[in-house]
Amino acid sequence: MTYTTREEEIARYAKALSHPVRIRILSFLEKQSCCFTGKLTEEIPMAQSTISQHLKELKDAGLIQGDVLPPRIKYCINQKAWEEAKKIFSAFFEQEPIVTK
Amino acid sequence: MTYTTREEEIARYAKALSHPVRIRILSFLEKQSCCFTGKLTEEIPMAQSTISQHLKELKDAGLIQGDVLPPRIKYCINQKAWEEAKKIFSAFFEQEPIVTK
DNA sequence: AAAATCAATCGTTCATTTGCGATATACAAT
DNA sequence: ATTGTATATCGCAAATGAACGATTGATTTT
Repeated sequence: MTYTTREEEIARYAKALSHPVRIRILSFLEKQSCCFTGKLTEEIPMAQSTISQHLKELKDAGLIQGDVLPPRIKYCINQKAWEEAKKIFSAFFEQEPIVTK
Repeated sequence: MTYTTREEEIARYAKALSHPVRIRILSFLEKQSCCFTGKLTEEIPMAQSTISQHLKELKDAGLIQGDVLPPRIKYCINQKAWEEAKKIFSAFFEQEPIVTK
C-alpha cells in the first residue's frame, strides 16, 4: 500500500499541472468535455508521440481517463479526481497567513 | 519583455508547487506567517543547502520573499503572488466540463 | 487476407531537477 | 583582527523529464 502524505499529494497533482502542454490539454477537455487524441494533435503543434506521453502523465495522475472506442480513444476529465484536486488546492491556498508586524 | 501565455503562467506556479518539500515550506509559512531559514532546517530533515535551494525556487516563482535581518533571513509568503496563484488555480478548476452522454 | 487508421510504446538524445558537501559571503560578537 | 553564526552559492553525480522518429498493436475497411 502506498502511503502518501498531504504534501506529496498536492505536489503530485501540481507536477501533473506543471507543463504548459498539459494545461492546454486539460483546458481543452474542460471546454469540450471530451475529445479524441487526434483532435489534440491537430490543436497542439507537437509530435503525436509527445502528446500521447503527456496524456499518459495526466492519466497516471488520475486527472483524465480514456475510453477506448475503436479505433480511437476518447479522453475526458476524471470528474472525481478533478474535484479532489480542486478541493485540495483551494484548501491549500485558503488558509490565510496571520499577518504580524 | 517576457511574453507569457496563461498556460505557461499556471504551469509555472504548478511547477513551484510540484515538490513535497516546497509544499511543506509554504504550509509552514502559511501557519507561522513568517520564519527564518533555520527554523525550516530544523523542521525539515534535509541538508541546509537543499532547503536553501527550494527557498530560492519559491522566491524565483515569486511565492515567497525574504527580508534580510542580519545575520538571518526572514521568509514570508508574498501576499500578492499568493492571491494571484490562488485566483489562477481556482479559475482553472472552476469551469466545470459540460457533461455529454 | 491486405491495407489503412489511430494511438500507445520504445529507444534515444538532450535538458532540467534533486540532493549533497564544500565553500563563500555577510554580518555580529569578542 | 579573529571567531562564530546564518545562509547562499558552487560543483558535482544521479535521477527524472521532454521531445522526437520509428515501431508496434488493435481494429476497420477493402
